[in-house]
Amino acid sequence: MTVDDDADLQVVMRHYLEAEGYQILSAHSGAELLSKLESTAPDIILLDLILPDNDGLSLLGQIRSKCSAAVIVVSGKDETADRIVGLEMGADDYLTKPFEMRELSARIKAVLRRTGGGDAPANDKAAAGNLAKAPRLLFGGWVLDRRQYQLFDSEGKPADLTSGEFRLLEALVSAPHRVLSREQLFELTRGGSDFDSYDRAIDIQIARIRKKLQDDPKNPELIKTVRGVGYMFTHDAKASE
Amino acid sequence: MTVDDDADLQVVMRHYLEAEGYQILSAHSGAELLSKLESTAPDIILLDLILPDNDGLSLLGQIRSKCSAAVIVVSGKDETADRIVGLEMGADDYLTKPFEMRELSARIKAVLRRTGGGDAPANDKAAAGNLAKAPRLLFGGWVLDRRQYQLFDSEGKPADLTSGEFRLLEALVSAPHRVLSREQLFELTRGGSDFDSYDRAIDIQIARIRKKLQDDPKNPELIKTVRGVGYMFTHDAKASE
DNA sequence: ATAATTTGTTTCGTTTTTGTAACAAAGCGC
DNA sequence: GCGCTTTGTTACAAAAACGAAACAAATTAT
Repeated sequence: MTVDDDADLQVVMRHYLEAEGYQILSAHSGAELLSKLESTAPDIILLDLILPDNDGLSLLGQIRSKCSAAVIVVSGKDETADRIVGLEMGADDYLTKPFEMRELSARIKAVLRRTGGGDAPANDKAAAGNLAKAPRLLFGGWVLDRRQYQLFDSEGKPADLTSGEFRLLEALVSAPHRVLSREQLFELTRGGSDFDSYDRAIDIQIARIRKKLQDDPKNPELIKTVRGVGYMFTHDAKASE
Repeated sequence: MTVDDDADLQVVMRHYLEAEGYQILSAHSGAELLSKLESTAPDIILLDLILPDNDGLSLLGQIRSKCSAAVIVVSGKDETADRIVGLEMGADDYLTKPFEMRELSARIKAVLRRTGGGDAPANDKAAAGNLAKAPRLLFGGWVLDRRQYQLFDSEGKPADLTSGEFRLLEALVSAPHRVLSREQLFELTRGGSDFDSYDRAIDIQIARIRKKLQDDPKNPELIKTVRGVGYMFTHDAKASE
């Protein structure tokens, strides 16, 4: 996917890369790019940092939260500082205009070689990214609302979670189908490193959450105990506004 | 590993990168580099194309045949043609002297990010590296899911492995076609060093896993006993998301 | 300062996992 | 084929882990 407001360059790049066998999608603005990322998962993105509607670097961050495509920044600015910041922000390579098509091609190949391009990332990863940030998470008839720091049932009635309980449930729901150890849960919800492996505090909080959600530990619909390891949220969760 | 005949640059790079936490090996010629690759497996090689005894580009080919370390070419020549050829010959990135250490650092990080740097030495180990980290391992109709800490059959039904059984099977599947002694398996799954060579615990766990997977020790499809040594996972395994 | 709420600790019971011991079966060497 | 060693199986015991409840301590609200 090429993202550049210079239409001539886009045409040239498209022709050259298509002749090499690549399948090209184009976008002319950051908004168009982000919109296309909702429905497609490119292996690699060629990104111009100077776009009409977006600061390219913050766009880089947004791309990163939506997909794990490799990113080659294509820029008219040849300052070392820009190159460094771009790479530090997550770009996989940096190419300065004007450049030869053959160099672009070689860099694309080098990057894809290393990412095993074609492993279009993951709905999984993208989904996880969304879950980590969305204002609301929906699951099994419940709405976990980060803004209100509370969980609501299907009729909007609050489950009356304490802040500690909310944080613990949030951590689990944000990583559905993934076992989290008690230590991980401790650090996710409280930070610091005072976890003692004989500590039962997480277990107690889990029990309290289960009681409020009417989830039976023996036939769990939401929170499953993985004996000797920790707990896992078993239900699918959806991000929502 | 840094490969450069410029001793001053090597010292500067070493200090800078060591301060960032990297472990550095140095070589001052192609021959020295190739010799060191016989006994060590770096994650990344910083290679000057102008060496006293070797045409850097053909050296690149030799490196490629010996290990799968990422390679950043560091060169005093700033001609596009050289950059292109270097990348086409297999380099992962190309940096022109003089450069800022911060840019070098950013590029190293970008390359390692892509390669998952850390244990990518020999071809064999590269494959093992993938198996060691992938969220899912596929074999013989089974899916071993590290996130869920469980094994599932082709219909998605869990094999109900205990966490101990899961860890033991994970250790075996991560190193297919390799015999692991009981002591190795003990250490891989439990850590510590309380292994007693008369201990039968691993044998019992293997038996329990076999039973759940319906693998007959006399005609094993998955786990083979190597008498007097240990056990080996006999089936190919594939990494998956 | 007092009351209410939240969180942690402790104890006990239950369940699950793992280990032990004994015997059987398989493999290997002579 | 025999004897010895190693591994597999099974039943039971021991250990570990987790859920529930009660009480205590800490924190927050009035």
